[in-house]
Amino acid sequence: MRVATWNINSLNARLDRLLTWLAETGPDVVCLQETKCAADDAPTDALAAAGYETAAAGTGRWNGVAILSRIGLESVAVGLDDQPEFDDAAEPRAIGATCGPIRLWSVYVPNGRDVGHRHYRYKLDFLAALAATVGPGAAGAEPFAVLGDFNVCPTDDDVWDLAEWPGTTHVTAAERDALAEVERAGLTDLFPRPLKHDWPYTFWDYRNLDFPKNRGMRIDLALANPAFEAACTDAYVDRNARKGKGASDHAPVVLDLDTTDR
DNA sequence: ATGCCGAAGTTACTTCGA
Repeated sequence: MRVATWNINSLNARLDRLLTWLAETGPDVVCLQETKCAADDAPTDALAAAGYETAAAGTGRWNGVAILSRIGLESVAVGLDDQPEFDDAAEPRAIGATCGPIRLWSVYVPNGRDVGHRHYRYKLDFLAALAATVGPGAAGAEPFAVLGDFNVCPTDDDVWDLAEWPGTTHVTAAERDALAEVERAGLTDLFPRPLKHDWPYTFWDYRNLDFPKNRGMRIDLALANPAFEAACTDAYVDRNARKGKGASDHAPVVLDLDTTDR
């Protein structure tokens, strides 16, 4: 089976591209982030026509997460245990579901904005809540993974030029420690292969020719428990989906699994 | 070639993203 995660930067604005990509790539399950639409405005009919059920959480303007599946979509959970709020609102940044033999979370970790900003504290608190929420699933015998836009570069190699990010978010020790705490729940970062160049970046800013110049960051991750990792036969970043007019600024991460013994 | 930012709500401009 094939699983993917993609920060799509508006589900409705990207719908035609998504449908084309689904037909070409054939994932069984897709975790989406930054859907930027209310749950009621999700294009569920068009996705159903393409063979996918949709579970979505969103409020309309920013954020928003969803899971698409053509192999079943059950036990949907919205939000983390004790998820922190921002401006007194519980933002739609996490949704979980069981799809066939696997359980997944699609997460959109807060950006953080600037070190010391209250959004940065919110980001660290969100990652702590994520670690606590996924602990039982990570420790279970069934394949389990947390996929999404973590807004953290796990290592210095995961940003095209660290010197371009002096004292900024995404690369601080505190953020990496908070990400490591999620992994300490029993999850491994499934490192994907790039389709071109030497590093699997997943995000390139729209500005400054960053994509053609390959000035990217690896911030979209798939964290898997041992059963999921054992089933994984391939992982790659589909940078082709970042090309052309009307692309998201993120590329999908695609994972292939062999679950025939389950 | 992959090409100089894009989306959405608050419909002219602001806010957000990383």
